[in-house]
This record gives sequence, C-alpha cells and structure tokens, in this order.
Amino acid sequence: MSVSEILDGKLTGKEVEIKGWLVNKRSSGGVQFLIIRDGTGLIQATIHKNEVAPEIFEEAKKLTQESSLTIRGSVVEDKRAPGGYEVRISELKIVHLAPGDYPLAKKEHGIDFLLNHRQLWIRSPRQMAILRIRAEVVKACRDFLDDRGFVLTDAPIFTPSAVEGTTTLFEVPYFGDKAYLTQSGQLYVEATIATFGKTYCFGPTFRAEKSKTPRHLTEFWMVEPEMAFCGFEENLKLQEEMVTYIVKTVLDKRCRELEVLKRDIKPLRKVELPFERISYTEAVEMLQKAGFQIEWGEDLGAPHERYISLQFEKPVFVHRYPAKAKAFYMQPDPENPNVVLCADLMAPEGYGEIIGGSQRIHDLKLLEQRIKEFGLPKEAYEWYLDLRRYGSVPHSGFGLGIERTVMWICKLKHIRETIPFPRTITRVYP
RNA sequence: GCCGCCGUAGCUCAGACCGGUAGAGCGGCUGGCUGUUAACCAGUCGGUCGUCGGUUCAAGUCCGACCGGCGGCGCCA
Repeated sequence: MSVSEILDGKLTGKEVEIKGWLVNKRSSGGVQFLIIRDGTGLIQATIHKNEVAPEIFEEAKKLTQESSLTIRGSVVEDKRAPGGYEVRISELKIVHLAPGDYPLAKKEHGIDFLLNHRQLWIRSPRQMAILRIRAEVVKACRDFLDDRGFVLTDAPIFTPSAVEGTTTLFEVPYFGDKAYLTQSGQLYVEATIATFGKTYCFGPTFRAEKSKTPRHLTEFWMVEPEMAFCGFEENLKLQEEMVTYIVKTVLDKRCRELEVLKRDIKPLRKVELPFERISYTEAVEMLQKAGFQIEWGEDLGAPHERYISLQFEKPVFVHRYPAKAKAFYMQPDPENPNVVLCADLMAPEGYGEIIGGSQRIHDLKLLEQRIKEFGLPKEAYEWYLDLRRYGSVPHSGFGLGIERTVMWICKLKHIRETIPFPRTITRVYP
C-alpha cells in the first residue's frame, strides 16, 4: 500500500499500513498531525488523544523530523488535510528515532548549504519531483529507441583518446599507462552500427572544461543513437520524433510532479511535429538584425542560443554550421562544402541546445584529411578509420543531453538539480 | 581562463558607507494548546564575525593577501 494510491482515492475507507519517514509534525495538544513520506507521495496522518492507547500517543510525541516509522490506520477523505486525504492512526511503530537536529529546516536555505547536504536535500518534494521526471525521461528515451529496433551497445568509460581533442578530458592512470574518461560514446556506436544497423549508447560522459554556467556539469548523461544507411534529414526526423515522445510521456505520466514544480505546461503542449528549422546562416542574419555582434563563421554563444530559442514556440534545429566551428567527423554539405551536415536542437523558452547531431564522414580519404587538418593523432583513430575501410556506409546520429532535457522540461534555473549527485567544477562532494 | 558579488549563531540574514567588544527570524530544547496547514503562544540554549597580516588607544566594520562559494561570460551537451 502506497501513499500515491491513497491520494488517487483508491483506498478511501480502507485500513492501510504505511512505511515511511516523518516529514513534519504539528500538534494541537490533543491532536497530532504527522506528515509522512513513503517515496510515492506525502500524506497527513492524525492521532487523537482520546482515540488511541495512551502509549501510542506518547510514542508519537517523541517523533523527530525524518524519523522512520510504520503506521496503521484508516483512510478518510478530509478537505482539511493537504492532498484531501488522511490516515487516522490506530497503530504506530518507530523504526528509527532520528536525533532532533535534522540539518534541513522547513524554511529557505542557500544553494551551497543545500548542495553540501544533497543526500538529505533529495528527500524534499521538489527534488523528488525532478528526479522522478528524470527517471521518466530516461525510460522514455530507452523505450522509444528499443521500440524502433535500436540495439543498446554501451560505450566504454575508459578511452584511449579524445573524440575531439585531448584538452577537455579527465586523465586517469591506467596500469602505468594513461586513459581518459569518455567525452562521448559516438565513435563506438559508429562501430556497432555495422553489427546491428541501428544502435545507441546510454551512459555518463565527462568533460574537464572549466565551464562555470547554469547548464554545465563535469559528469552528465547522454543517449547517443547512431544509424547506418541514414542521411541528414532522416536523422533530424528521428530527433524530433524522440523529443516529442519524451515530452508527451512526461506530460502523460508525471503531471503530478510538474504540478509540484509549478511548471506551466502550456509551452510543453506545443511540442509537436515538425520542429522549426533554420540554417546557421539564417540564424546569424537573425542575430545581426537583433543587434548581436556576430560574424559568419563564429560558433553561437549562450546569449545567441537563448535569443534564437525564444523566437520559436517549438524546439528549433539550427543546421549547417561552418565546418571549422564543428567536429572533424562531420560530413560536408555537397551543396556548400564550407558548411557541414550537422544540427543542434534548441529547446524553447530560452533553454538552448539539448541535442547535437550530424551526418558522419564515411569516405576514408576525406576523414584522414580532416584528422590531419584538426591536428589529431592518426594512430589513435586507426580503429575508427577501419570502419571506413570495411563496409563504410553513409550514417548519422546524435547525442541528447539528459540533464539539459530535464532542466527544460522542469523549467529549472540550474542543471545541478537534474541529477541526484551533481558534479560541477567546484563540487565532488557528496 | 575572464568580469562581478558574497563569507557574522545549526539555517536565512541585519550590523559595515560613518571603527567603540554582536542582533533578529527560523530550527533545537522545556512547557502550553483536541483540526494543524512552513501551526501557534511562552521561556531557553546558541557566535574565536572565512583565514592570515596591516592601520588604530580600539577592527565584524578600514587596507592587503589568501581560501571557499555564488552569478555572468567563454568552451560545450
């Protein structure tokens, strides 16, 4: 029996047993009000002095915030109770009596304090809601891809070299040698598509960049689908279908959590196919008209992304960036070799990039040339070049940042709340 | 890496401009209250003012360095 079933009205009038933690206790002398969390929701439980054995009433008096307990009682509908339902306690057992110095007060805290107590902070209703939505987003990604015949082929965390250069990687000792924490599983799913056709990896990725912004973590999760015999347009189509599916799933299954977050869901309801599309060149013109100092050839910065994102009600693809601003493996546009067949998907409401994707170079000679142009060590990429030697095919893929997606769907001001234990440039504890 | 802001009670902050030995609310604890909604009421405990150095008769307050954190930019998902 769970609190969520009580709140859904399924157990009204029934006897229930709830196992959980004491969120808060109020008393009016003869009546004690216990707010209990069981992992599925919060419920008020009441104890009346003249309705229970004196020792139960006294036991309840001892309860401190976050003590764990088991209660039995009957469920009644009562407008005075938060959530509209409450449990009238007949039996109560303290599982563990916490000391009366729970660090998190019921009032406000600073972010530094909260992050230092993340292990307790995640018990709060708001954090519960965010983490539940995160779990739903992850499940939606996997269901979507699994249902379309993608095979999960996870990429290694320890890697011998960078995907796009070595400066941003965490270096770790590896039995007298050096290894790096992965920055992306993309190169590896480019290999597994020759095994299964359509594959994806899903796992943590690491960036040692000293990015100090509300949208960066040093450790974050990406889902990276890759498709053989797939061109640029087909790739975009999969992306917009997947993002639409994710948003619809969360709206469908996690509306209670969105309510806890006071998330206005009207903008989310507008996420429908097809998404908007503008070229990089059009984006630059749009920005210049709006007064931004930007020249063709420069990559888009955070204020640029924010502006573009705010011009559309739906997610928008910005495609065909200058080749020099993007990664070495991206396929040049046959109609204009100065740009590559890539697209970043900008979430609306000012959130900016949540997906980066592209068609990959499948021609061996061109790829070798690009590795040279980018000053990358060819030896490290020999295995990757093999994929162009033995049965190379046009192929495309993308990476969707889980935390950025959750941040947008929950409309959060900072990405650090989207993951149970965030790792940022200033924080590896707890 | 760059620019800006902040470190005072367990927490959130005031006191700093104008130097004279520290205050509130919340939390904790004790007591009261038979329907509370971050309950309320009364009482009570609680501080080497981030660290080091300097100026001064006197520094939480002025000056310098350092440490820690936050916000924005850059880089990126």
